Amino acid sequence: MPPPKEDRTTLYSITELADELGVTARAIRFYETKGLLKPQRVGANRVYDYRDRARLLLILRGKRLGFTLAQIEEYLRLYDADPTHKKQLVHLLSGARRQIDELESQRRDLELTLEELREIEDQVLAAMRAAGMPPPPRTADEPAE
Amino acid sequence: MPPPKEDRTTLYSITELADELGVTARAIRFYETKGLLKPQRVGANRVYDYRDRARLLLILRGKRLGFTLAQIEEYLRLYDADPTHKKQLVHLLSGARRQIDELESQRRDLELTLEELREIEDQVLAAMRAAGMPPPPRTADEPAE
DNA sequence: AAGTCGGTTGACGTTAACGTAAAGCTCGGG
DNA sequence: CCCGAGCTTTACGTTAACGTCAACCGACTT
Repeated sequence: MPPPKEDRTTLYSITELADELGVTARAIRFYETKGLLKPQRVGANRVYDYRDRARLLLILRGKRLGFTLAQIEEYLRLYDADPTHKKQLVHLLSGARRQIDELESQRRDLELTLEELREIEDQVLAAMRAAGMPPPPRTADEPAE
Repeated sequence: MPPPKEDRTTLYSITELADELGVTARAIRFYETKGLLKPQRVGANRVYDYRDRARLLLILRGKRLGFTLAQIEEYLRLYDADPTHKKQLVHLLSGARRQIDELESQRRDLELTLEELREIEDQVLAAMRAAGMPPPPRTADEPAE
């Protein structure tokens, strides 16, 4: 079998990670100052393992969803909380449920917006047919503004 | 029949609208400077009709989805574009489709995150059962941090 | 030895999206 | 006539999330 594209043993420098995930090294360092990442050090240099990488992926996904770094930090705390620590179970549960509720509310907003956009798309297509224009294919990227 | 809670004839002052929608008057004026709203004027005072109100609702929904005001402006342009203007139909269509693609990608991110959070919730519930704790009800708001 | 490459820590700059006064109309009431 | 309520514009302050240097260091390469 071919070697796995990425296992849990390979390590990354900051620029490797930055290039791969399409962010700047500055941003990654910034997330660290915010407590979202704590990579190992070799001398002064940062070294990231697969866990750090996974966390960074979660951070970026959170950003795409429009969350602030503070909210993402909350999520990460849930994500790697210790479920054997009985004392925190109740608080942990309510935290998770709060985020679930928030995301489901956001999903409703998203569905609404999608419906409206599809309606616009349909109206435009109808208008084009009415104007005798051919229905353009899905893959049409505009000639760039 | 009882009078309709809000028809398309009633007008609003800026603070009425702000209070109703839970934003500040400053924010509403700011959106106007960004070209997202253009209310009528009576003297120097702004007066908002039901269309302005609808636009503001769209703006706020866009914000909840994490969009910038520039992105929201794009959406609003699609929203009240004139489908009889043949010249713009192609551009309009591709714009709508771009936003649809973007939102669908965001929805995938959102579903992923929701799945993970539900998994966490399940694990916590399992841990609580294993610890002999009673499963707390859905409506449990924490005693506040 | 000198240079280059990849990384480091400050420190200051920037953009978006408002918040927060400050100072000035305007209009109905006392 | 003066007042306060509600609105206006203008201007400066603030926060988040980085961007952009500058100056430095250690490991190689030439």
